[in-house]
Amino acid sequence: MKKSDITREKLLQAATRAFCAQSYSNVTLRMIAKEAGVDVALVSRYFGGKLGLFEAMLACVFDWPEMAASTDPVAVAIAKYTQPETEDAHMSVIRMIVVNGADPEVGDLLRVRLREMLIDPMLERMGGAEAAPKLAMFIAATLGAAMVRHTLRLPGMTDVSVDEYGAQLRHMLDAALTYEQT
Amino acid sequence: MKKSDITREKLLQAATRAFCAQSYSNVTLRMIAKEAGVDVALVSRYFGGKLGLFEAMLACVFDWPEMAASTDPVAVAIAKYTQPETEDAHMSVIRMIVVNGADPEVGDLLRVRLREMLIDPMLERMGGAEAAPKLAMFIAATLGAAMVRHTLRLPGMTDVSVDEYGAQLRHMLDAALTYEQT
DNA sequence: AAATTTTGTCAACATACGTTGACATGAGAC
DNA sequence: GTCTCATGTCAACGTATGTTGACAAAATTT
Repeated sequence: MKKSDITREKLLQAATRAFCAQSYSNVTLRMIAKEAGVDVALVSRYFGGKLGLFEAMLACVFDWPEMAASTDPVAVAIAKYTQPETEDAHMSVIRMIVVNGADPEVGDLLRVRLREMLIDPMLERMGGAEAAPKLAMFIAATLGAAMVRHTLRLPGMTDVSVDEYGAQLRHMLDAALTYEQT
Repeated sequence: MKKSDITREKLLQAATRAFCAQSYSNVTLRMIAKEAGVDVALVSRYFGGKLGLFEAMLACVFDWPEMAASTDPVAVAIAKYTQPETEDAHMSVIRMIVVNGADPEVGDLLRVRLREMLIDPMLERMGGAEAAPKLAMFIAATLGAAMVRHTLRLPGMTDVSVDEYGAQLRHMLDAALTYEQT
């Protein structure tokens, strides 16, 4: 492994942490570089600029083979999202999607990559006419719960154990998956 | 009505539109002033600065007496959120909450005001030990659905009529309200 | 050992932001 | 009409951002 690849990796990991916590516009390259212990100018050298770093981070985060390849991707998601040990990691990705999806500078890019790398493969595997609304509602529940628990921090969902939160989430997800279009 | 009140009002409305579309950090005072047809400097004069304008906008948006005073506020919310004519207005508020709740500069302020003006009064009216988790899940569903439909724009929830979207939302909300803590 | 490529450092740039203060313009009171 | 206060306009400020290019240091090759 070349030395430049190490710096690239350090930058990518710092960028992932940063973009999962705050939106693209709120994150500065100097913040990322500082946390990575690397000079700011190297971002432009190795990733071609801020946008390139963001895109590299997207490709890294959305690369989730076990999800895209599963015949029942929703079950995989349920397993991951309601597992105490992996909660934080997956929820921070959710946060990243929500926060940056609303950012005018990278929103479109995020939507395109999200569909290409996760949504469309999942829909293909699930099959059936009801797949799209079910998956949409599934994601809505996952997303909303994550926002309420981690960002809004409302009573009843924040001041609760991970297990209880998992039960709440499951309840919503079951409802999403039993939906029948009228 | 004094002339300065008119300018104040124009600024407040432009700010509401802006902060409902993008986060605090992404919105610039020059954007708001331009849309209001007013000089930038007047923001600092009349609201004491950007943060003051944001706070005034919060107080305006969260002032929702019929919601806070109802004995069954959730029913009020369901009625509002699934009503085609009022969908956009209410959903833009949802968007504002999500987007700015994740902003490090105004997130805490937003959380405090949200609880003071909406959540806590609703919980008091609802009563019962199960009120908090039920309301939290209710909001999670509302929030998640709005994000998926308007921000992420996923197939199955975006390419669908307002009525069908209302049906999906209702289905999730019913699930949220029937939750029984273990 | 010398030459060459890779990798890192530093200073500067153009730009955009929020904020401030001085000044001009308007309307209402005496 | 004149004075006074409210209202609006404008230019400038300090600061922070992303990006660039020149240069130094280190590693690799010849």
